[in-house]
Amino acid sequence: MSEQQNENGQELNTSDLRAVRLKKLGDLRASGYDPFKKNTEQAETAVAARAMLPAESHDGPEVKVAGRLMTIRLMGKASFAKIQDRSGQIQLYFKQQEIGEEAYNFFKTLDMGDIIGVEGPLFRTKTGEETVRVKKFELVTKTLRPLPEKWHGLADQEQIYRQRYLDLITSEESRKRFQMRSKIVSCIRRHLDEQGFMEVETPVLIAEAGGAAARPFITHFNALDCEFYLRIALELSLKKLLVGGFDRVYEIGRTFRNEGLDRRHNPEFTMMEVYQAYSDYKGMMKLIRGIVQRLCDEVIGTDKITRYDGTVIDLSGEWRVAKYRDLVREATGLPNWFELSVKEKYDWCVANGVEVTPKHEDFELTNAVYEKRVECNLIQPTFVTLLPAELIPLAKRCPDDPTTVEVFELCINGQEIAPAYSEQNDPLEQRRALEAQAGEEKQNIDEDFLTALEHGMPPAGGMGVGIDRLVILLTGAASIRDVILFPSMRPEKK
RNA sequence: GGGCGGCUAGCUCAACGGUAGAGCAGUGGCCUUUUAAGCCAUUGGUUCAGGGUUCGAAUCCCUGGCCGCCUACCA
Repeated sequence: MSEQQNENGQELNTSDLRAVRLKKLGDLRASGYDPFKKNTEQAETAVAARAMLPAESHDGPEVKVAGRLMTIRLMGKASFAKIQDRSGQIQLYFKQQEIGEEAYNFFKTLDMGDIIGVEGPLFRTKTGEETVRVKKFELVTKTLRPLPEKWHGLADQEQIYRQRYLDLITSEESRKRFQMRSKIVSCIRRHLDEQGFMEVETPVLIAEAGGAAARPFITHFNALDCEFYLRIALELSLKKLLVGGFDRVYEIGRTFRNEGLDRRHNPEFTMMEVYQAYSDYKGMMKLIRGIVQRLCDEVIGTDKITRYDGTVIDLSGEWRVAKYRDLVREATGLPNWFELSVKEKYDWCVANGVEVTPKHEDFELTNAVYEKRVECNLIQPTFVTLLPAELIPLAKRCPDDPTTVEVFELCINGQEIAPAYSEQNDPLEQRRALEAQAGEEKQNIDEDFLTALEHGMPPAGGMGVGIDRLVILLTGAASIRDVILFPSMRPEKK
């Protein structure tokens, strides 16, 4: 018999998995059992319960566990099953003789994915696995849709992102990666809090999107009837707090840039910015190395990270410090790079496949070489220092070479992980730099920020850390989409 | 934005111009320590959508949609 009758007397198509489950749900309710009203006790997690059975013992104490049914192996009058909770999985043994015929028949109607609670004593099977000998169980949530195929799991990238919950249920690797992300962020908070930093929250919706060069998302503020922007950086607000006397502040928050999306970029991403008064970019070097190495120690368990492609990144010890200009000279093989004319630099770029346009200014040509030939090759941790002043208007100039600024960009894994500056606190110099950068684009200068600087901002080191990229690095993930639970996607069309 | 690839059963995938299939899941049986349990039987399809070529299209062509990879801008 392949067809049954449902409660309306209509034929039930047994290949319509949802219809079959709806029928089971209807039958349950008809018998007075509402599986969505039930709750159950989870006295211990699956993994904790397994640990309660001593290594050499055959029998152990009673446990109460709850979770989602992940495998069912029915063998006549006895069955094995596994449930999964936030900690992992534990095996269950259902035996008709022990729970009675009625309960056993009920167990046989359960579907993969159903959420149940069970209790009973632990024992060890003949293959050595910790198992609950179920004495009582209850269905607490009936599922109407099936899980993805149990062996291959979800393979469709789109479904992994759109229905992340299915990915989390079926992929331990994915589950672990997001648990890791959470631990990374809380460890960073702990580290900064212990050093007297104060976590703050500054506006996401702002009238001027400053602090970085990027296209913002635009929105409309109805009550004020004007255009607002989603922030592209945290910098300006946080520096105002330095002026206000909170001289060790940080924020971990979402930032939005209306740009493309690829393996390294999601339009909304999590940025941490830290500002420490009476410090400078060298202080930030110590701070970031301390954070990363503590993460290795407390969260990752190793300071040798194996990337998705097998490359090993060594985060231990002191990190290489290299001057921007030396790296460019090295990458071009031209010790006299900076003595070349604009035309000669341009020609070299064209000849060597670095994409540039004739509009590029001198420093932009050099920076194109840096971005295409240097940054992506810095796999091992490297502080790149002394960048050209034109690139970074918000940093202080180096006293012994005013064409450069007191900054570093920490590059690891071929990506910029954290830029840091000795923050510019001369309001007059700051205005000049911002106006120079704005140039003909007539970008709005943030006057509020300049006013704040005129009230006096203490000398400070500041740093931005791309949390997503840091998580990519530490978890060895291949893409930013693998460390963001719900990455930006085009809406599905109906 | 540009280039390449993908879209077939609930899931993972075959079939590449000639009757749309397998494994898992489901359904009905057998099975009291299994490990992707096993065995027997069985259900399940607008082959992404729309046009076209053809006696005949999942397959070839065109248009569109979505996704992935590479590439460009930003971190």
